[in-house]
Amino acid sequence: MKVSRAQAEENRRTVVDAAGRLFREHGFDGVGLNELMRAAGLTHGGFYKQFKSKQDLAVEACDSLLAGSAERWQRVATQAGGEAFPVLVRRYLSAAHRDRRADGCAFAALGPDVARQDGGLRRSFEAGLGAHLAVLDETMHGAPQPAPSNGALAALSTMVGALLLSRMVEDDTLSRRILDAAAGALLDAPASTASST
Amino acid sequence: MKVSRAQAEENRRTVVDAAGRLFREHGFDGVGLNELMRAAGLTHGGFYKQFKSKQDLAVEACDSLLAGSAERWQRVATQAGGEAFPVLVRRYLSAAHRDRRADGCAFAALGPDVARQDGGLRRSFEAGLGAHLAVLDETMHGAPQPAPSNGALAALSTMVGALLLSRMVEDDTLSRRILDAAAGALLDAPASTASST
DNA sequence: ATTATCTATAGATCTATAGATAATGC
DNA sequence: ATTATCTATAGATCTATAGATAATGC
Repeated sequence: MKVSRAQAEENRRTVVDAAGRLFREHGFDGVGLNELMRAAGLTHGGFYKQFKSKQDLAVEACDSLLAGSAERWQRVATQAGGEAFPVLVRRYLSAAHRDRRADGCAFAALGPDVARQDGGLRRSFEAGLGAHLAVLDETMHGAPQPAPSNGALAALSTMVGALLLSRMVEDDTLSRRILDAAAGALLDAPASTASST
Repeated sequence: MKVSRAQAEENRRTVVDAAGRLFREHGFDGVGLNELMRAAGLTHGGFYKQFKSKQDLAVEACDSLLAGSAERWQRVATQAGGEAFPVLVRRYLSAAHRDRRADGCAFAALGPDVARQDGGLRRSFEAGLGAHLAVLDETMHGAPQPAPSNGALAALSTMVGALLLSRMVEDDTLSRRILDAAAGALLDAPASTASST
């Protein structure tokens, strides 16, 4: 029944990763410890040897997933060079992202749930928000900014809101129109404050 | 124990209203039938004489609250005349709205939860979305539009996203900056497609 | 007589804990 | 000997139902 320390560490990471996906897909209250542990091939009894509480796992899972997401943004931005901003925006506002909820943006998937929580989880999301804004700002201004710019704050708001609304409706045509309209507003028109340089 | 038919009807409406507020504040899974009925001064046993299921109540509550919200938008817009769009935007992107979650925008409070549901609830939100977009479009174009314009879709995305993010973070300064940046993007810069007239 | 609401409870599920088990690691 | 995981379960909570109760409405 016991496994090696390395295997135990890997099991733990598997649980954290599965939690990040399952929480985004079903919400924090939509997944039980049973399902969480089974997703890692374990039983629920061992949970508290690895985590202090379900809440604790949620914080660790969101820390991990938000850091990974920001890194992925950075990598995409670096590869896209001067076209980084439109590339990031179109990737985010795509039907593929809309339909891949378990792997997608945690702000759009869990934002309201997080707003109801207190303490650790909100701090985790606040840090994650800062990291994503930093990438966005660098793509908009060509250089790192000391603090999130108005342009980046507004752009991310548009992106998150459009993704949320596009997932909310059943009509696929309307859903795609929401994504395209948001992309158009961000890319076809000059951004309000991004033109400062 | 029994009450008059008029009283019963009023009790039912009280439950529906309380549900609209409690669901927005705590999420669909964050409120039980017990709390829901107690909020109307009743006990949970009588619930199923009035509603087919909790899900059924959720649909009725959201239908009611979204219709009320769209009506309020329309009233504000009519009173504000030519300044309707900036008035609606500033009202929506205010710290007061951010802090009054139980009475505030259902898209920002329940959007992701709704995206996980199926059937009635999503149709309810889709209809509510249409009603809000219609008001927004009339303020942006000066006349009713046959279908939601790109400008209205993008503007509402920005508003909902900014409200969601502003509620997610703990830092009040950052929270207000998000709201202000979104308002600035919508009001200081020419909207991408609203300049068609 | 009808029925809106109440008390009581069934059955499921969820978080957390206790103690057993068996493989690792010294 | 230590410990990662397992089986089993306690205690709370949640949706839904059953049957009793007492006031309305004919």
